[in-house]
Amino acid sequence: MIVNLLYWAPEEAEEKMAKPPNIHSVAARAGVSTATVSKVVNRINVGVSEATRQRVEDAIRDIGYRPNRVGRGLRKLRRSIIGMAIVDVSPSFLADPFTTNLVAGLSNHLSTQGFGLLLHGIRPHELKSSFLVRESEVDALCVTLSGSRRERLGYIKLLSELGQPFVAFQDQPVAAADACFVRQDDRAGAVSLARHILQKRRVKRAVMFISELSWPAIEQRVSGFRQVLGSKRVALDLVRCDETRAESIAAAAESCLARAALPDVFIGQNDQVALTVMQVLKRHDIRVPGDVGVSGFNAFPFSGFADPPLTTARSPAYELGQLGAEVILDRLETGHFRQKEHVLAVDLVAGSSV
Amino acid sequence: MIVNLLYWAPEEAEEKMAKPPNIHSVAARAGVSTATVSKVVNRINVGVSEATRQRVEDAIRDIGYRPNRVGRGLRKLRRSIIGMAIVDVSPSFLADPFTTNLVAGLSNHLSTQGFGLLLHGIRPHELKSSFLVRESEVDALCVTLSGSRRERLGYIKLLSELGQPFVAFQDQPVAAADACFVRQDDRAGAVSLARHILQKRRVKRAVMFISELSWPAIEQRVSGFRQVLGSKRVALDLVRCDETRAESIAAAAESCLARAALPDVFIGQNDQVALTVMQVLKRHDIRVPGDVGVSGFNAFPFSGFADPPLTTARSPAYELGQLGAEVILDRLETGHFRQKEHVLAVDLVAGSSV
DNA sequence: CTGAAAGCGCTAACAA
DNA sequence: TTGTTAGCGCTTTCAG
Repeated sequence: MIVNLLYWAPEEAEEKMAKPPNIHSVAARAGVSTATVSKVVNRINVGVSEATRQRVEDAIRDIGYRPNRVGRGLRKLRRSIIGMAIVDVSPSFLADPFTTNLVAGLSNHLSTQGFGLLLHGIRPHELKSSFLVRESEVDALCVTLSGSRRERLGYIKLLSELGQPFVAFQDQPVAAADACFVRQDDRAGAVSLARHILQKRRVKRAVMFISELSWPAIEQRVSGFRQVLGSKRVALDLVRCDETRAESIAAAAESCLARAALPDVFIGQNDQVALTVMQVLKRHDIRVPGDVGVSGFNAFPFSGFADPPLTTARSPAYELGQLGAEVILDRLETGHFRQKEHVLAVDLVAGSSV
Repeated sequence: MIVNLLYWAPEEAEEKMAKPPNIHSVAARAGVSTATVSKVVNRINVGVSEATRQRVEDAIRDIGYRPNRVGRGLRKLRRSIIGMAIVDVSPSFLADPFTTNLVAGLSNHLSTQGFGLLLHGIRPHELKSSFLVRESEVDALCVTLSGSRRERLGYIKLLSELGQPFVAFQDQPVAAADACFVRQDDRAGAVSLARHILQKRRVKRAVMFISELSWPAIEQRVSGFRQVLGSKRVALDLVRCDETRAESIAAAAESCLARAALPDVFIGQNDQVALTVMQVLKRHDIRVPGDVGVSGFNAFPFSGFADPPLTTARSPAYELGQLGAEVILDRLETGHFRQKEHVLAVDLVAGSSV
C-alpha cells in the first residue's frame, strides 16, 4: 500500500528541524548583501548587474530559499492577505452554491494579484471574538452577514470601528466608514421572475418558502415578488423552514399542502428549496406546471436538469466575488473606495416549471 | 436607500490613514512596559499585579488596540495559519459538496485553536508557482490533488521538498517526508455498495460514469466496484464525462442509451452525476428501479429527496476536514505525525433506486 | 552597482 | 512585579 519514492534525499528527516534558509543564508552563499538579495527576489531591476543577479538566483535555487512573507509583511505593513468572514448559524457555512461560487471568484482574483484569502466561518454571536476582528491579521475584510437588519447594522458598526476597509456582500449600503457594498440585484431579479410567472399563468395565490434566519438578499427577493404580485392583487404567503435541510423544507411543504388549498405557484428562495418542494409535489401526484407552478432562485448548475427544468434566476455569484476582490485591492492601492456600492444584474432563466 | 448611522464618530474619516495603535501605544498609555502589555494580551498570569492588568486592559479598550499577528508571527516563527491548496482544473474549485464540507470541517476546527485557513484553488500546472509553495507563508499545508498517479507523486515530491509538514486528503499514502494522508475508505464504500446492488437485483452489466480528470478517490471507487462485480462476472463499463457540467453528464448518458442495450445498473461517481443520469432516464420513460438501477456516491443532503430516493454512500467529508486539522495541529505541537495515514469509513445509504 | 543599518510589532530571556 | 533589550526576516534609505 505504501509506496517508497526512492529518489528522495534521506537527510530529509534530519533536516526537518533545521531552520529554513533565510535571506542571510542566500546573501552569504552568493557573497552579496541581503539588500541585493532582496532586490533580486523582488525583481527590482535597477542597480543589480546581470552577473550578480545570476549568482543570487543560483544561490536561491541551491539552498531552496523561500522568501518569508511574514518578515516582508511586517516590514511593509502589508500582509497581502484578505480575510473572508462568513457569518452563518450553520457549521457547514459553505453549503450554499452561491457562497462557494462567490468565494471561488474572490479567491481566484486575489490569487492573480498575489493575495491570499483567509477563510473564516463564524456564528453570528462569535463575530466579535473572531481573531479576524480581535486581532490585526489581514489587510482588509470581506463579509457576508445574516440576521435581522438591526443585527447586521450592529456587525457593520463593529467592523467599521476596526479602522480597516471592508467589503460586505449581499447587504444594503450604509453611509459609513470605510466600506463598500457588493451585491446582486435580488429585488429586480424577483420582479422579472414574478412578471414572467404572471405572464405564464393565472395566479391568485403564491406561497414562498424562505429560511428561518433572516438574510438581506432574501428580504429583497420577497420585496420584489410582493411588489409585482401585490399590484395584481395576488396573495403572497411566506412559509419559513430550515432551508439547509431537505427534511425541513419537505415538512413545510407537506404541512402547507395539508392545511390549505393548492396555491397557483410555489416560490423557493433558492433552487435547492424549489427542487425539494417539487419532489414533494411529485409524491402527491401534483403536476408541475399543470396543477401548480414552481420557481427557484440563484440557478445552480443542475437545476436545468430537473423534471421539468426549473424556472429560476441566474446569480452572478462568481462575478460578485471577483468584483469584490477588484474593489478591495483598488481600495488598498488608492486609499479609498471609488464607489460605495456595486450591483450586478440577475438574469431570468426561463425553464418550464411555471 | 443609504442609511446613515448617526452614532458613528465623524473623525473616522480622518483617522483612516493614521497608524493603528501598537503595543507601544498601549504601554505608554498605561504607563507600563511593552513586556507587561504582552503578558496581559497573552494572558500570561504570572508576574502581573491585578491593578496593572486592569490599567493595561483599560488602555487596550480605550485606544482600540488589536495585537498584530504579523509581529507575533515573526517573533515566534509561528504564523498560526494553515494553507489549503485545492488542485483542480476548474476555476470553481469549490463546486463539489464533498470539498466544501471538508473545508468547513478543517476551517472550523482550526478556528477553535486560533488558527486560520488560507484557501487557494489552483490548476494543476500552477502548483509550483503558487505563493503557498514559492514563498513561506503558512505553518503547514493541506492539499487535495488530482491527475494521474504519476502526476500526483510529482506534486507530493514537490511538497516534500518544501521542508514543511503537509496533509494530503483523499490520496494514497507515500512513504515520504513529513506528510500524513487522510482519506475516506472509498474502496470499501464501493464494495459495500456493489454488494448491496447485487443483493437487490440481477446484474449482468453495469455502467459507471466518471470524470475525465483522474482523481485517486474515484480510482478507488472503480476498483471496489470492479472487485465485487468482477467476481460475479458482471461487466463494468466506464463512461467519462465532465462531471461538473450537467450537460456533459446528460450527453454521456444519452449516447450510452443510444449506443447499446440498457445495462442493469448505472453508477454515478457521485450523487450529482447519478441524479442527472436519473433525469435523463426519466425523459426516456425508463423506470428506476424498475427498468434499471441507479447508484450514487458521497451522499449530498438533497439526494434523499430524489424520486426515488438515491441509493448511495455517506461521505464523512466534514469529519475528514476536522481530522486533518487535528492531525496537522498535533504535528506542529509534537514535531511529528503519529500516523502516516488515517482512513474513515464510508457508510451505505440504502435508498430505493436499485 | 553594492552594502550597512534602521526598524516594522512583537515576545522572551534576563536584569533590576 | 516590572522593565530592558535583542532579534525574528525582510525592505528601504542612504552612503560609499
